[in-house]
Amino acid sequence: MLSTTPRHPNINFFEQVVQIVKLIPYGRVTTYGAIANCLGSKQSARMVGWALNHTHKMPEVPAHRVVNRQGNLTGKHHFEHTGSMQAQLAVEGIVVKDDQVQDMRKVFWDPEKEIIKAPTW
DNA sequence: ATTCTGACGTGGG
DNA sequence: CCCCACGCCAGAA
Repeated sequence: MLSTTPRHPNINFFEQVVQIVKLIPYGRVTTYGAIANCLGSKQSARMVGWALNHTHKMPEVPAHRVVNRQGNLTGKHHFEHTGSMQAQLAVEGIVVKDDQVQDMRKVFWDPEKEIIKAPTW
């Protein structure tokens, strides 16, 4: 098989990212890497960002609760108004200083630990 | 077809 | 602390 093999589109990946993000509790945040890791593609954190970029028209997807490993609001420029990401987090009681979530240790929600994976059958 | 750029993360110097 | 290379892979140029 050559590299041009038409692998089936990763609609699945996208859907799974959406699923997880929708599960992030109010007032908590998670990271791109944590989500990727939860999906079994630990090194595909960038793809998580790619997926989130396609959720702009999905109000049910709290994309503002996804930050990078350091708690940095790296995706803020992709929201309607600059600062809106921080604003939404603030509403939930998450403190952001210098585009960085404070107390990551406390507000971090790890999908791997919280999600009970369904049996494979 | 090839190159480059990301809403990333890890590892090495 | 800073800088860089790599792996990941979709899209744009």
